[in-house]
Amino acid sequence: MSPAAAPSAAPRQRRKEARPQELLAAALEVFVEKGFANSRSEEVAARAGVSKGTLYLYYPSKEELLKAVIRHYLGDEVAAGGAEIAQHADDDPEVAFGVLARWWQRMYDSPASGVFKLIVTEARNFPEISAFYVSEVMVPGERLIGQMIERGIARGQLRPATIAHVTHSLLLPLVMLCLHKHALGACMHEAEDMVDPHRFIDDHIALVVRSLRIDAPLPK
Amino acid sequence: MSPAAAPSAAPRQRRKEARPQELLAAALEVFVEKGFANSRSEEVAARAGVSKGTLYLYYPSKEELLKAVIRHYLGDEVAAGGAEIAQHADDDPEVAFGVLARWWQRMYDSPASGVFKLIVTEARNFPEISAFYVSEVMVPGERLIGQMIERGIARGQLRPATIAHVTHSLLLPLVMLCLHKHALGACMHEAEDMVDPHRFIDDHIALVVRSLRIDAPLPK
Amino acid sequence: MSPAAAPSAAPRQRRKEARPQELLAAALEVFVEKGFANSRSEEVAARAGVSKGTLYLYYPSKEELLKAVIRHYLGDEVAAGGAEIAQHADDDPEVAFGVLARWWQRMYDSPASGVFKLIVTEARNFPEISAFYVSEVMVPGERLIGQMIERGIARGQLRPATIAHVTHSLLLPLVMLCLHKHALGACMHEAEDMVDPHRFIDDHIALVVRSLRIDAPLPK
Amino acid sequence: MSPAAAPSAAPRQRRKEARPQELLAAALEVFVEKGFANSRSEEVAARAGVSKGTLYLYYPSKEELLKAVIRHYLGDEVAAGGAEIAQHADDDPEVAFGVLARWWQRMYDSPASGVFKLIVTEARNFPEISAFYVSEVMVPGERLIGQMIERGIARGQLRPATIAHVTHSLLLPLVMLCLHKHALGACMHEAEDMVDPHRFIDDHIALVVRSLRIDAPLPK
DNA sequence: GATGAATGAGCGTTCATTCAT
DNA sequence: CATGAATGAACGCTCATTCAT
Repeated sequence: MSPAAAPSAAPRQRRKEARPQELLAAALEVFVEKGFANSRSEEVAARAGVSKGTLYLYYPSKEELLKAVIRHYLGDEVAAGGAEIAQHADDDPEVAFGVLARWWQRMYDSPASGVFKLIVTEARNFPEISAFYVSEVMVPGERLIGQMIERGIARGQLRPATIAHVTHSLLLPLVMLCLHKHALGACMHEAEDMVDPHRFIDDHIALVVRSLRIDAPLPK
Repeated sequence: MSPAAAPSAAPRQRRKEARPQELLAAALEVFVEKGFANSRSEEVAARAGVSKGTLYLYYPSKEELLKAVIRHYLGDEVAAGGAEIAQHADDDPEVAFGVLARWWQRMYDSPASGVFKLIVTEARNFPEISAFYVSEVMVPGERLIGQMIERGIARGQLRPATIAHVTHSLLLPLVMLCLHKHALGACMHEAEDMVDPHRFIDDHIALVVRSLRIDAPLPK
Repeated sequence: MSPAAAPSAAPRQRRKEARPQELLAAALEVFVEKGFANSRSEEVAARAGVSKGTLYLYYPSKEELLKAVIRHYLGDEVAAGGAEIAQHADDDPEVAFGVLARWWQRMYDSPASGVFKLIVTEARNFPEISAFYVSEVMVPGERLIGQMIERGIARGQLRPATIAHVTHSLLLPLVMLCLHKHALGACMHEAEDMVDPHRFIDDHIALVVRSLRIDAPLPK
Repeated sequence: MSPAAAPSAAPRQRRKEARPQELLAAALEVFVEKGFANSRSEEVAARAGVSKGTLYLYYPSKEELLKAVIRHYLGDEVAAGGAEIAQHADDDPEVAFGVLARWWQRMYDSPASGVFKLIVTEARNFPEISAFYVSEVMVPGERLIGQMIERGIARGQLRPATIAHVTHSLLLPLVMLCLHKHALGACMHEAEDMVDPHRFIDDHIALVVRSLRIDAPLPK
């Protein structure tokens, strides 16, 4: 029945409740695509299927909308994911890193991957956002990975190493992959990019783990 | 009178020749700091010590200025550096990767490191910039590293691996480090960031190489 | 409160529909007064009683506004008038030229008379405008007059003559009168200008007709 | 020897003396072509073969340059021509009007014909120019023609008529022809314009005279 | 609530004018 | 005298935000 957009199937009441989420999704999309300063709030509203005025009924300004987008996509989705990984932190590294890989693969596939671009772009313009990201996402995230590695070292499965460095070696490419998806990746021809993201995530984590494994190398 | 504020010390001609470079440096600074769309051309001019109008004597529009910034800092500086690395591509991996590390350390220290942020931020808005970066920087750069690794494999010094993946594992954190410097890094207190960039560059490259070394692991 | 300054008397919808016409009228006024290049779009808006931004809600640029002004005041008003004259083209020259005279008298009195100044001023800057004027106004207008004269000749009421020249002798002063109204006429004291426009229009047309009448010359 | 522009053949001294005239000629050209407000003083300078700065050595501002252009091309050239016509004012109308026709033909061919466009365009913006034109050109010019006609009437060669109207019928098309040359005429294809200017000038004056001739009309 | 017409501060760009060389 | 680099006021246009309907 509904011609194109399924949402019209939902009664008005449901739509009204879903509005904030729809607005956040539309805002994420536009902000990531064009950059925050270059995004017109009218386009955000249009993509959410409402008028400009309605946007301001839910968020008092473009800047507050940005903050809400970031809080939503980092606070809820990432935190939830972090908890999942934390559950497996005590498992065998093989298993724990597998969980980690699958989490990043889902993150890469999700529109939420765009928030990293927003963080990189807007961190200096909105200190509040930086502070939120650092304290709520970066520090806990790095601590989580750091603990996984420390535990592996403690168990004698991994060789000693500078935790912070290894953590960065592990995570930075995964973040960068998400950035790439929404930056150059979005304007390259399909065939130009030689790397399959999911396989790269697996391979990269394996590469880092391999370089850390105590029993790994076992020379010729 | 005051020695510092004596522009008359620099004769007109001398200033005129230096202007383009000064403007590019100022533009890089402002664009990286605020984002391109959020930068006022007057601020670029002011940081270069000239008036708004003067900027337009050298670059016909803000957009052309951006392209010139990117061409200059990627085309000239990076290309020159790439040549240096290429010279050592045939040396022992240990040496070659050492040259690579030192090149990235210089890049990180230089303001040119900011171009990576511009690329990530503006790629989708300026396809011309993406095309330039991909064909002039990304592809040659990845090919260079790829060849270094392939040569190591051919010599039996490195184990076989998916070149593109390893290349990304090696390079993405270095790029990300540059992004970080101009994004979150610029709004964190000194002590908050646990990682020394130069040491991380060395460690990270070593980590990747170690995971590739045939004889690498060498137990505790 | 004050009856004059009660814009709320006009409901939004009503205003919106009237806006384009109001803006065109204001634009004609300002463009004719100051010249297009010398007109500030803010002044056009102000004379229409709206703000700068509102102008751009209806016309995408100052140049498009100019084109719309010319299309409106020539396309609509002139074309309509042309049809009226055409109806009388077959009547006795006396009658037909009388209709013509009254049409030019109304044109002179109307603000639309200013478009001739715009055409003269802007023809070279906007070829599109020239083309429109030539094909939609000048050529049909001259043809109309030309046919009136040819018919008079065919009937033996007027002596043979170079149609194009006579047409110009007839029309150019009428156009020039409109130019004068908005040029020098607008900055001369009332009494300085000795000529009453309506009477001149009658007299001029009579003068041209008299020189054409077959029964007029009668050689010495 | 001189590749394109003959003036370089003239020694510097001569050029220096000729400068003001060259600047006025260049200014007339550009102002007539683009309109005063739309003309860049740099282009005027360039067409005169000098730099922007030099222009300001001779005329203190763009506005003063405009006034000088108008004073020069109306004051000198027109006044001189007026005197010539005045000499023949007492001759037979046939002769006097012949002199008038040849004067307008020369005016039409000369770049000076462009001043009429400047007058029409800028009269309202520069009252000083209007006043000059009215008192130095328009009034004397109309008086001259008026006297020619009055004399013809007094001699019984021309029938009585409203002098001011006849004068306008005679002159306005000639002025309009000059305007046309620099407005629509400049952007029409050769063949589009059916009228040969010189022949039209002759024909138009003849048409007006014919309608005035005492032996002409002789009603039924 | 929802709309979208209206506002006006803000910024990119131009160009008349100045002045060190 | 002549130059052309530099200036900065001015103006076209955009878009976040408001508010009458």
